[in-house]
Amino acid sequence: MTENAPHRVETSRKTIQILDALREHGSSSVTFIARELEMNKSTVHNHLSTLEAEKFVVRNGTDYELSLRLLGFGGYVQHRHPLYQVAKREVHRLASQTGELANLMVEEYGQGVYLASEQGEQAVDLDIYPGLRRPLHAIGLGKAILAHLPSERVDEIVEEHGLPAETDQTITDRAELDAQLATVRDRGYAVDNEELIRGLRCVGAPIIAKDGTVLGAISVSQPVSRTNSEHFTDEVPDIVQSAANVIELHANH
Amino acid sequence: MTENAPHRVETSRKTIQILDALREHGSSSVTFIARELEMNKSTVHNHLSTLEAEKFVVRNGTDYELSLRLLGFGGYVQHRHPLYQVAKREVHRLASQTGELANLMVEEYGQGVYLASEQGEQAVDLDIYPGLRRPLHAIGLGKAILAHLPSERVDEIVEEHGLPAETDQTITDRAELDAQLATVRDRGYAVDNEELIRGLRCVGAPIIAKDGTVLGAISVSQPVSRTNSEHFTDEVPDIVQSAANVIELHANH
DNA sequence: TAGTTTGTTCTACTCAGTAGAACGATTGTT
DNA sequence: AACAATCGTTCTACTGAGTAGAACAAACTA
Repeated sequence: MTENAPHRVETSRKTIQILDALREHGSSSVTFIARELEMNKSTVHNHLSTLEAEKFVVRNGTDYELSLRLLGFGGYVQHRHPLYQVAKREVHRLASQTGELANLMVEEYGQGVYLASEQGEQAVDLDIYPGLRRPLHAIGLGKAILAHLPSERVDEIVEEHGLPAETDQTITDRAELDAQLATVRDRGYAVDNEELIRGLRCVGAPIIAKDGTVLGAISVSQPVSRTNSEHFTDEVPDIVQSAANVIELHANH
Repeated sequence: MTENAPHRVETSRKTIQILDALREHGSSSVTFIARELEMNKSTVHNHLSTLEAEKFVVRNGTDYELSLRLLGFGGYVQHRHPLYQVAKREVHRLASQTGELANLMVEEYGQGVYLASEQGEQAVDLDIYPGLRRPLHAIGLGKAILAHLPSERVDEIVEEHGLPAETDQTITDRAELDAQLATVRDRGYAVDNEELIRGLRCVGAPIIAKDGTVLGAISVSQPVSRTNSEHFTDEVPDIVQSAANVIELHANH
């Protein structure tokens, strides 16, 4: 707390670390978290009983887990997000129209954050939920967003997060990424061929405000087995793009 | 920190108060929160910059607001909730089958917490979102749950939260509540006639585990204007109850 | 331009968070 | 059954960190 990291509350930071650990490991005991975070047992105990009194965590016998109170915060943030409000219905429609998995994403802190996720009748069952963060370069949604961010911002993001390989199809080369982003700008949508998850393909379209800034992206994800017809290469991009256009109209009043 | 409220971390509690204030008031400034919570300006500033560094809040110029990181926690809690996992699809189906608003609720800390909320094609647009808390006695969902809680637990809940009137139709009398809960147990579902919101009626059915404990409830809400036909009095309760039964089957493996 | 009100920085004080040892309670082992 | 090990919890003392208040600069108002 001397020079260049001024005025931070170390105690609150510890509480947040504990919440993070509970999220990462699920239901956990005092001792487990203490070992995990290299804190003293009594310290962790004090924090956890505070969190319990504040109803942020709930105990099951000897273990603690995150409570529904956090869902309240999350639901609130989602509910009042301006893009979610205008895009919610389109995500829903996209899922039921295609029968597949429809997602809505925005960028925050250089990462892609799912704002909504809706499964159609035959949709794959992925572990995607609102608030989940994924690297932008490895998904169709993310590339749709990156393609319309200012290039300095893309530089910053790549510098901060790199281009880690999620599968053997992930783009890991900066030049290759730039080339693909140019293609995305040309044809208006992005494609992701098993770049995040093996066996999964996505088509994502950017949602752009009238001043040219990108608000987010919307996508359809389907298993490779259902992407061989021309339905995937022709119709799906059209459907996704028109959903994006409808959202753009709503967003611009 | 002397006798009977031992080992609480006061500093973390302050951070939580600030998060609560941001949720209650939306985007707020340092001075506003300091006044609101009767804290010193510099204290609030320290906490907020810590929260910003931890990405729990985001600043818009001079104001701070809750960030999408909290959505991550909320989405995680929802996603891993055992009832949500088995009930999600039924809520979805209920919404599209009836075209109305379908909700899923559980009890926590004596309050009703929405776990899922899905709008059908013609559904009313209420400010309901996952994590929102509502008094159990004033809604169909809540009465369906209360009817199957142990009576001592109902006593506790009424004692802690009372029976506040949300509209002029809300049950405010304990004997009246007990009578209605008996009816709910008899016929298997609960009805709410504008008891939370004027103009809105709900039908809620309890979801009961094989050991008899109530896991939650599922409901359909519609505007009074669409509840005059016998469709509402006959079919809707059947549909809701069968959705509850399907969930019970999934919940019991 | 003068007067407010904002967010932020700084400093000193003291209170509260922390570590570590010790306590029962519980579990698993021999 | 008695033991050892590990759990959560309580206690105490120390000191480091959170807090309040004054002072700062920047933005806005009249």
